[in-house]
Amino acid sequence: MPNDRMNFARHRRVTMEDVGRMAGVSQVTVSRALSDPSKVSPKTLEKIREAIEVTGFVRNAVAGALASRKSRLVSALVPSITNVVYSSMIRALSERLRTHGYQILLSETGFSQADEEEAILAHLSRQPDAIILTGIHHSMQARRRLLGAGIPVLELWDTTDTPIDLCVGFDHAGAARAAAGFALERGYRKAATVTASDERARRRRAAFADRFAAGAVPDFDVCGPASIVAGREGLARLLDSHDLAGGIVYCSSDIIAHGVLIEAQSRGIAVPGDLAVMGFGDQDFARHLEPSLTSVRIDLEHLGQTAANTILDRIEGRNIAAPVTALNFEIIDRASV
Amino acid sequence: MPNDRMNFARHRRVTMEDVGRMAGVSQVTVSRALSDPSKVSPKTLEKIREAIEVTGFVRNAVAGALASRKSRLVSALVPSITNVVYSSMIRALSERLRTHGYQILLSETGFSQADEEEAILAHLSRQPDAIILTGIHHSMQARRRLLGAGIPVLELWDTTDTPIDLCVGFDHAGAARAAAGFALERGYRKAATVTASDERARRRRAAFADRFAAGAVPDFDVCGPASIVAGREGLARLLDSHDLAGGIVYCSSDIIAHGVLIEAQSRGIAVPGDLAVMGFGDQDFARHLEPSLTSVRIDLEHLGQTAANTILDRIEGRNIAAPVTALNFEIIDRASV
DNA sequence: TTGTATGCGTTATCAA
DNA sequence: TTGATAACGCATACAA
Repeated sequence: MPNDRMNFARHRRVTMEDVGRMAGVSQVTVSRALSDPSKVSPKTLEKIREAIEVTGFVRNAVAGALASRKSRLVSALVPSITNVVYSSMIRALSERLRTHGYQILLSETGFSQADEEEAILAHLSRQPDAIILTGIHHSMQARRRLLGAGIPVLELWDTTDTPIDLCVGFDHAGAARAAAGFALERGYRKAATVTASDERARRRRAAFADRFAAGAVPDFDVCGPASIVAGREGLARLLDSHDLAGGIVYCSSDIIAHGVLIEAQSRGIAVPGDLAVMGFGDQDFARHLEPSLTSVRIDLEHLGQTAANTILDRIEGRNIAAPVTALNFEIIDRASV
Repeated sequence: MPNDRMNFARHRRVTMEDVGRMAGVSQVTVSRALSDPSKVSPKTLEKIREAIEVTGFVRNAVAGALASRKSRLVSALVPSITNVVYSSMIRALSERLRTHGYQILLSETGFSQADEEEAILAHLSRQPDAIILTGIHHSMQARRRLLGAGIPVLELWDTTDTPIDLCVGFDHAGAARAAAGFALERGYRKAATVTASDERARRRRAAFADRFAAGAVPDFDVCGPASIVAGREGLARLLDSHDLAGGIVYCSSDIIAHGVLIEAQSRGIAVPGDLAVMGFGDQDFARHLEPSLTSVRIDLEHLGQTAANTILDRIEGRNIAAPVTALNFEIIDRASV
């Protein structure tokens, strides 16, 4: 296809005006036919349908949004789109919202507040009908802008008593304490942790250590996102300086636990005989590892759906029972502990 | 925060008009100050900056898009947003586009053409400046709409001689043939495959089998997306009916290969002693498995960046050297073969 | 350097 | 059931 075949600059869009002309009605009638067909007679409806078919008309949602002050766009900001924890939530969320005619404008914020501020501004300029943020820590500037936008704001993944507006998440510290309690109950008295560079992960690690042995738990911070190699290195470094025999390693995510498992295997350390391993998140693969991984189950689908429902309730003016929803977690007892 | 505190319905937006009034200039001058500050005197620039600060003005990109007929929005459709293969490409793509002021409107199409058609329509209604699709198989209806939109269209991930407009991808069949050649060179004469339900994956599997032994290669189709459990089951089922000793298993993705590795380990099958395993994609974790996984490297970052550059060239009216770009792949020789 | 007038393609409000 | 008219908030062309 030659380059000059497409001339994008001078492209005449088909408008409702055009459709109306062809169908012998006014532009307004076309608009009505699309948004509320019951207000248009069957005969003209058919003529309009035909004209749309022939012209290949596609409604201009930009003009519609400007006129109605409703964009049917919900923006969502996540730290990372390649992290399946976030993308699973977003998938559930967007699927639910799509059935109600909303599209998602998704951006990655990295883990920095400056990036988030910039992303928030870019998103707000698109006039979304609501905005979803990951986590509960946002700069004052960001909060001000969010409040100023006058749209529903939902903080996802975490919980707080002082949400900007709405909040759907779970109690990270509580989940980690539960994990520690589980380990203690199983008789473990020695523990170590491998933690990714994520504020929530660090908070969980702190809660785990606190509950387990008032903080006397060595930690390896992977200084980066969770990965298998991070888990392998974590265990390797911990073993350099500590005797973990008969203990348990609590990991900030299943993927890190997976790395720990691989490192243990390559060193001939029996799991759970010599060392127990616990993950977090209970991703699909956790139950299919060898040994299968004990983990803390978070229902990401449910989180995403609940967030979508909450947002929809707000947008469509229904009453919100409580602005903050804390979802449950569950310890999944498998072979690695 | 009580429910009635936020009244979203009656919210007065701050406009350029307001900013101008406060700064003692007209709306147009505010517009200019934002889009081309060099055309406004430093003194008024400062007054406008201040007024923006005070009012918390956020520019309305919807109105801007309507007026200028440029949305600075690029839409992207991928089969799955939780699949790291696609999300990695999109991350690279959107990062590059963002530096040029473009945002990405991302949607999941599932693997069905009907879903894709619907998604295309929804996206086109937002008046994107370009649209990116995954793969090269699209319904006639979809192609018609795309052409009718009069914007650049880029097909990503695959290659073809007959693109709708632009295309950036790699030769799937060629990559699979190279993998088969590699296995043959290593002396393997027996092979089996485990394949995910993805059109490209099936095409690669066919090319592998064809090159390896003119098709005499047993296959397990996992009937679903790639996952560790799919790989485990794949190997298990293949072993039920075939003697694979001394052979090689070619998997449609690293994640499936990972499952095959785990199943082999749990059965006491030595890799590569009793059975060799080969993945596809060379994801991060491939080198850190035990044994490390031989795979076919696809540079997803590069794919995403190249797509972004191609789109930018088109949008900004530069000449495109060739509408189709085929990127390279590379066999990564590790311990599992 | 700044301002006026006009249009972008819809929806909302009336009136017929 | 239909249509005329006026927003919506900004960018562009042109004038001053």
